[in-house]
Amino acid sequence: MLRLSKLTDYAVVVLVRLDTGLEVQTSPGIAASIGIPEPTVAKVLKSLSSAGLVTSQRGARGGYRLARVLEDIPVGEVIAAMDGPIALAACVDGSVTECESRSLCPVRGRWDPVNDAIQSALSGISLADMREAAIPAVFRVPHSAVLEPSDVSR
Amino acid sequence: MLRLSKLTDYAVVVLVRLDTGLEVQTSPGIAASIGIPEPTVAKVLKSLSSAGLVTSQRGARGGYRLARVLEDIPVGEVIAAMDGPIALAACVDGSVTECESRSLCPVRGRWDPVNDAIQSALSGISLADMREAAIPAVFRVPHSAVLEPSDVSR
DNA sequence: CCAATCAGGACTGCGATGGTCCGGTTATGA
DNA sequence: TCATAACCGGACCATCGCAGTCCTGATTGG
Repeated sequence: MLRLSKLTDYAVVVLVRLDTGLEVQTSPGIAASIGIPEPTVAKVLKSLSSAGLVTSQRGARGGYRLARVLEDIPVGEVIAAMDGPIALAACVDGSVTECESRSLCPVRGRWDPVNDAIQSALSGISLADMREAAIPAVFRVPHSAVLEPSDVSR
Repeated sequence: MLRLSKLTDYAVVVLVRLDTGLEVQTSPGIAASIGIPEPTVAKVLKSLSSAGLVTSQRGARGGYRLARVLEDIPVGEVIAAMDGPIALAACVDGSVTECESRSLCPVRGRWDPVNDAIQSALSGISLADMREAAIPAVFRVPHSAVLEPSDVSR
């Protein structure tokens, strides 16, 4: 079903969450505000950082900040940052070389047009678009709130 | 990396292979001609059959036949037949109900525009398009050939 | 100097996937 | 009528990647 990794899903949440007026936000703080365990959020942020989607500030009072505004971040780039380059492929087994029996693998290159189509589709949707698509406004809180032990209404 | 299941890849190969003038082709025959183990090919064909992409004829001299011409089979349909409905999703964990803490999951519905975009991208590419994209003509043999124990040139 | 924070790994458990096999059913043809 | 060829629909198991956690540095501010 074209599974999307959970981490990628988190990444979108984190990035949208980072889109506030605040200067920097710490990994634990973000984790608390969106209700995802801190180590996991940290992992996501590290990936996003090395992909250049967020900038980091080390040391005390450090944290993360969006490298660009959400409008300029296509969702494809987030997926690429988390799941590696976007490519529907099967031949990509273990060997970096090529399919063991290349002559028997008449698939090589066959998925290219499909990949291109998906690539361009994903380039046309920004995180800002995804932010709008969220359901209620429960999420668009400025900073605190959320993270109630009691289940919020519905 | 948006992994595509290997079975889906095989499915495309099998379907393209099925596009000959022959009436029906048997599962063992197809397996031999494309160099994929027979049980696996059988599995693929079963899925394709129940998805309505191929029709089957039981009994001796039975086999499989394309339900439509390749031009009328969008690749998205093949993926759906093998991997289930196309949907980038993460919330789809175990529970069929909904995310355990729906209030804390501000992602629900967020990926919808992305899914739609991918869906339409995949609808626009037919298997006939993918057949053209294959590399050499090694594959476009009429029936026999291929399946040499010795490695074919390169 | 100490505390807070990011960086970059290693490590582990679970689940999905790839692949195989088996008993049953249907149809052909001798 | 019977043997055979083929599909049907499961169950079954090993492997691999992913989610999630943790630990040890490096860096910065107070």
